[in-house]
Amino acid sequence: MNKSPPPPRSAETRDALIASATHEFAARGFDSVSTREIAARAGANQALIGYHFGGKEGLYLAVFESMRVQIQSRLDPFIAAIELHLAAPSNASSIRKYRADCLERLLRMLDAMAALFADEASAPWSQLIVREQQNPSRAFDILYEGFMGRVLGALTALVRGIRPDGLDEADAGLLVVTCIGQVFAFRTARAGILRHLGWRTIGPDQLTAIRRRIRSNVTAMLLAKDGP
Amino acid sequence: MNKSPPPPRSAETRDALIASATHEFAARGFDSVSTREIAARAGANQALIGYHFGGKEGLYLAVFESMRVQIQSRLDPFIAAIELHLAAPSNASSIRKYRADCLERLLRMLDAMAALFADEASAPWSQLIVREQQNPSRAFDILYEGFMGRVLGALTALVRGIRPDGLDEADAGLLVVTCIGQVFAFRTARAGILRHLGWRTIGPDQLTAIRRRIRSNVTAMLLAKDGP
DNA sequence: GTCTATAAAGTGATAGAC
DNA sequence: GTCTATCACTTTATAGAC
Repeated sequence: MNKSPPPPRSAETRDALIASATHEFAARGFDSVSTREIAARAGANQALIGYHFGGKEGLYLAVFESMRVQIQSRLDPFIAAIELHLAAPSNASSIRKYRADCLERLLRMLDAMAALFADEASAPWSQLIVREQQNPSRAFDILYEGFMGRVLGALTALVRGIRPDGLDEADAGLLVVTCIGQVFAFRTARAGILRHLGWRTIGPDQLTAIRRRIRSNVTAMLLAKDGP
Repeated sequence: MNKSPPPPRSAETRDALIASATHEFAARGFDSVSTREIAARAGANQALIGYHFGGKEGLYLAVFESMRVQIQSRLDPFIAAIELHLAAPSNASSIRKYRADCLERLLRMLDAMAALFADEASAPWSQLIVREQQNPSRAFDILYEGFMGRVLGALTALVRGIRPDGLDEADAGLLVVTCIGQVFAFRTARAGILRHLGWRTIGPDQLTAIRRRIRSNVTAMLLAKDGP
């Protein structure tokens, strides 16, 4: 005789709960979602949230931890390349070439961010990032220490590489956040932007237009000689 | 003999409930706040929310309606001046002067927005605007039709005035939202930005630095001749 | 208009059977 | 591991006294 039939799988349940919670928390926020809804969407039992994650809050943190792992693995090669490039500027044949190179790396990173924040397809992650910035909890630390800080640091270093004139650390940081802000807006102000532009959604065509505009903006911002 | 002492005032209670709800909804979101908390902070009774607004949702809409009235009254003179200026470009002594004038008006508007979104003092309104863009409800229509649409329209017209070269309506719209996005970020990505810049808060000094940076950026973006 | 009291439905957590 | 059942609590809305 064989043992009793109840299906004893653990990892699958955990993953299903995290996937379900990612979607729900992103779309509606922590308090607006009940553990019953999350369990139902995952095809699991409500009591399993307690068993696997210790409770609703534990599940919330698990969602961010899972997200951090995935984003970090995609981002690490990019950041490592930038850090390497900055560490060895001697590779460039000339200063002029080096600066153009820094700029192109910055633009590529913003292209990638546009895919994350503007594109409808990757909504959950960007929504979670936005929500967590509005009401930072322990989950925000996971994001910042996981990848956000390193990205900001790398981009700031690139900006200083592009603008060797007197651009202090603080202003370089501001330049970076205003660059990213342009991309970020397509997530945080999406409703207003779609309405203003008469778009129904942000699909491939719209994403291309956004990227062209941001490339143009950022290039102008960085190559401008500002001053009084 | 006089009548019974219970204080029969209505407008004060209404206003106190709206003020309390504005603060709470902005800080924590619709679902995370209970009607009891709102009433307590207003020094009113929980049942009065039903009496005055028909329920929690009615109070939420009343918050946005109150906000629309206040923002609109502050904004209307600015927008009217812009529309007038655009309608009568003959005032300008030269095309060059006219364009510089448009740019300055745009920059002033962004300055005002920086005060709204960056400055900690005016947090509730900007928080409500952000939250409502994440999950648009009927309240978003109040905002968009109340002032957001007109502001975006006026700024887009200004941008086209600054750039008489072939800049189509769609790209002018994108230019505007990327300008505003730079300001908006200081609310929507505040947690990450403060951490990156090593700021504790956004006070007068920080606001000045932000405005200088954005003026510089936007000027470069708009005066650049882009394109291959 | 404002109050108290409460109804009706929901919440997260958990004990205990299997 | 997964389930059912339930506890203890909170939620919004509302009936009815004043």
